[in-house]
Amino acid sequence: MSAPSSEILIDLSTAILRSHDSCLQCRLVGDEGVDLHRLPRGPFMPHIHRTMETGLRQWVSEQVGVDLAHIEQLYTFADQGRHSGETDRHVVSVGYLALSRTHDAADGETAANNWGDIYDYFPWEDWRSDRPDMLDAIILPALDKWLKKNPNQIDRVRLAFGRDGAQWDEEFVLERYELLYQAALVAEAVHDGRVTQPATQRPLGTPLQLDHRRILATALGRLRGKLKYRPVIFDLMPPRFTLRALQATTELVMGANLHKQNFRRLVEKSGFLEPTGTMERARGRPAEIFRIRATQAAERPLAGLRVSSGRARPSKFSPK
Amino acid sequence: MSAPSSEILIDLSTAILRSHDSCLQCRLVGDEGVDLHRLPRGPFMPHIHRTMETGLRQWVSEQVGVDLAHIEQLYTFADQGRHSGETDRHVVSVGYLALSRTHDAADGETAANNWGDIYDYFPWEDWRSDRPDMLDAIILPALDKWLKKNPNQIDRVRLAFGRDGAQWDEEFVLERYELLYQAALVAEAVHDGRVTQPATQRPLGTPLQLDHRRILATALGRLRGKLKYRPVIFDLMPPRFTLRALQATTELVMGANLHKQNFRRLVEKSGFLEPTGTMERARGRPAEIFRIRATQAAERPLAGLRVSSGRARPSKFSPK
DNA sequence: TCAATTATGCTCATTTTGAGTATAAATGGA
DNA sequence: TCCATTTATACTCAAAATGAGCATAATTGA
Repeated sequence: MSAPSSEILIDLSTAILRSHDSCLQCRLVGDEGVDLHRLPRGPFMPHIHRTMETGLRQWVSEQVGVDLAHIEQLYTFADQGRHSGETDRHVVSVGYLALSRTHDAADGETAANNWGDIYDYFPWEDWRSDRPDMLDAIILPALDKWLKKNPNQIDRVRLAFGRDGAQWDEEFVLERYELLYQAALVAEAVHDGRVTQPATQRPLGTPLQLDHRRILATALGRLRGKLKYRPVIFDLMPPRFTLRALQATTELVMGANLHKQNFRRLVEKSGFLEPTGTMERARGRPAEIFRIRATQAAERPLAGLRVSSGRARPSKFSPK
Repeated sequence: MSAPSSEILIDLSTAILRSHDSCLQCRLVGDEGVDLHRLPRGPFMPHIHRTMETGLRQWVSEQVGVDLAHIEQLYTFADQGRHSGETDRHVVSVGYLALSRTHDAADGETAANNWGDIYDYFPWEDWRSDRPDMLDAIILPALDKWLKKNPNQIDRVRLAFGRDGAQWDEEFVLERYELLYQAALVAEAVHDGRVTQPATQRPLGTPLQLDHRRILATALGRLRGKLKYRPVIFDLMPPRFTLRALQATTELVMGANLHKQNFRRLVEKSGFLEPTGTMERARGRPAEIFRIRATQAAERPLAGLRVSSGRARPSKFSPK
């Protein structure tokens, strides 16, 4: 490796999400001979790419060939130390969120080069079947230990992890990941040379290359927030779908269960959908199939679905 | 000027806002011999600046010496053409929003190097004393003319400017500015060489250097949105203030009038404030002076003020 | 002392939300 | 065929939030 140069390299990385097989999936790339997966990425080349989005589209198209229904810039990260030994140039990382409706396998897909369940990377974020055990069993005790050496961080932990009367806010995905990183509870902290040993026997979640899990955390947090005020959820849906499917996708993103009847009411009132007249036949009573209403109505309110969480387990355990 | 290089220069620009003299002000810098004002800015120098925020703080401190209560990254712009002839390097512009409680003049302040009223730059965004006349008198007719040549843009205009049943959304500041830019209704379109003549006799609002008005538009839009779900408004307030002052600042940011009694109810319920016991004596009945409650409560809900607009003119014109 | 002004307290109808109960329409064995 | 099971859909109801306004309180200045 040569001496550090003062040149700046802008790296474009994209978290592409889709809803598939009852999972919120992210498109990952497996490089030969490299353990960790990564997001589709590539340098921004201003002579070739008119805008960064142009560049990103090119890299996505070359590396994973996925159709994107929605693209949105997330954040530009420029702190040192998260691109350990990658290049001699200073890397500034611009992260993007993209949503896809793709369901068929694209050209490049192999066992190692494929979609991954986002909650493998953030298992503590999935509250659909209740508050994850690992929070009380592993994470909070480990953070408490870390807080002994960093007592000034207590408020950050309280806020991010909803302790002492604070509410768990599902949007704080990045804040939680960053705390776990600083407390050396995720493997990236070791890769980046912050510490030599992880703070627990077993680092939390599946790591990714470079700062890609941080970008993924930003993506999930942003998507969870955006759902509430813009109709982006539809960019994860196929052309026609049942309300059940829409709710399932919303729950995947939010990492929480929703109250079925109220969700239906919400969606119906929003006017985003129109019935197709056809029915889906599956287990129980057939469900009506809907489609997204034409632009006019679909964009008018530009509101999202103010999802409010329901109970994890509906009727089964309710008192008679 | 030398031949274009492939090197990338990252420019950090900061829109610093404060509430002062019944105006929402932005700190601007006047360069000698240059007509247009600009935001405090400077290049990101990775060898010197550990993070971009470090760099930005340095430039702000050197150029305007303002204390910042809140900093937040807005967006990274990399499209060509908005940094006309500035340098031979490709400029990527990272915009930041900062809020300040400063009220005293800092060292560098002169007549030309000072704070400016944000609504001088976006007069169409200030609806406090009613819907701005210029919208129907100038902007919409001019956009209609532009739409004749660009009919596919009609939905963007409808959404951004709230036409045909669409609601005016105060958050769409950037979307509106970008439309005006593309339609050559603002002076920057001429500077950047998109057109040789503005599309109206008199370009709209006061222009700024480079893409700084775009960054300012992003800042205002982001702030307006954020107010609704995070308690950032307090970063524009002095240590103690009346509810009236808090409402006035909120109205400045939102560019709309609020219902006084309901605003009071909202703020009281939020629990962010506590009374100091002291009173402010001015024209009418003295107002209680509040302060922001200590972190514990102030950050607990982490909710903002769900401001809802009131009528522009309260009781005067109401029926007896 | 009174008009004007501003702050604060309360009411009230409407909407929205959260949490159910009830019913409908399928499937797949017994 | 009948029925338990499953899922969808319809409706109810209380609580909370919202939007709009009336009423009253405490000042200042003429």
